[in-house]
Amino acid sequence: MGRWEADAQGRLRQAALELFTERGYEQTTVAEIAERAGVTERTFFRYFADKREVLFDRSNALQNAVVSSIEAADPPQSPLEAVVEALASAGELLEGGRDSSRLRTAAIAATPSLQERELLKLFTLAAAAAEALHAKGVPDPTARLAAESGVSIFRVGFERWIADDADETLARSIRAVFAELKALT
Amino acid sequence: MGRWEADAQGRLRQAALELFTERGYEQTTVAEIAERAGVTERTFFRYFADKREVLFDRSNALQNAVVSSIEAADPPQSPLEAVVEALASAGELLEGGRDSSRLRTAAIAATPSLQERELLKLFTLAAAAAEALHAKGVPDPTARLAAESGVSIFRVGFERWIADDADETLARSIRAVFAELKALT
DNA sequence: GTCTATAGTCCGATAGAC
DNA sequence: GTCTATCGGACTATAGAC
Repeated sequence: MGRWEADAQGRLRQAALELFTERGYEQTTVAEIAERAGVTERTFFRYFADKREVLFDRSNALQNAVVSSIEAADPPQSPLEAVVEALASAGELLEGGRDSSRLRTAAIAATPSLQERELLKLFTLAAAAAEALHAKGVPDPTARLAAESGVSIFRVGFERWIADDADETLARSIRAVFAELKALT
Repeated sequence: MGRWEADAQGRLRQAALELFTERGYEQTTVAEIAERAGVTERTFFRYFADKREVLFDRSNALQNAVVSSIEAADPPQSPLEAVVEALASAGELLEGGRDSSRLRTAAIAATPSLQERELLKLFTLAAAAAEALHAKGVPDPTARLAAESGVSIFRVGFERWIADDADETLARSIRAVFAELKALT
């Protein structure tokens, strides 16, 4: 549309992931990201509240999908099953992007301040899932612990999916971790 | 001893907690904390890696106590029981400081960047607990999920202890949440 | 102990779409 | 004219380098 190239936000996201991969998060300045995306530093901060957020702005979509899925779930399931199933199906949002998920995960693993942001996003996701369970009549602290356990299972399943060579899907990895856990307890 | 007042680190911790309570974390500069503690800004960064860390440097002691406790635990317990028991007994390090725990918790709850740091500390604690379980023969992902569930229980128990008016101990709050959960599942 | 780079904020200006 | 996206420059505090 007109004077500027479209999708400045998407270009910033892409430029950031490339630069973080090439030279590391801390060795990359916001000015460099903006330059590669063809905008100014000021524009970067219009789209992202801070430098870290450029890697995390999709978490909100994931959270919305999880909450909707829990709300729509059939009651007979256990709370933990409902959360795990919601995470597995919402994870489809990430399918297809396994390569960029790998780059993103590598950048986060290498940088403590990015780990912090990731944990906050996952904690917020767990809190939203707990709230959705609560609205369906699951009492506290069961709702919270089911939500946090579900997110732990998601995290382990995600790591395995990333590490896996074969064409395993994220949803199947998550369900496999859950099944493994049930078998052991 | 001698030329300087003793325990500059403790004075910095105390000054920071006071200032964060009085005017909020973001409205407090490191220079102001250092001034109230009677040292220079430079000295602050000698003791704490960054501004946030002034509220978190005791987490390491807690982590060490938890790991030791898991290592010493009797094998017949379930992994989750071992983790919960380790957290409940290590929590004695925090008993007695319920008032400052309240101030600290309020500051963290009001400030996203402090929440991030807290989550990283708890995640690191969970990873260390998982490693200790692993060393005792508990396989992954059971060890990790037991550790993360235990930390979730700790968190809920800690919140209740903080909110409680009566003279409940932290250890008892944690065990109560665990018992409540077992009864419900 | 000083000096400097970078993150992040604030106010305002400008260019185009409608 | 209004609305939205971009840009410019000055400014403070954190944090690390020298």
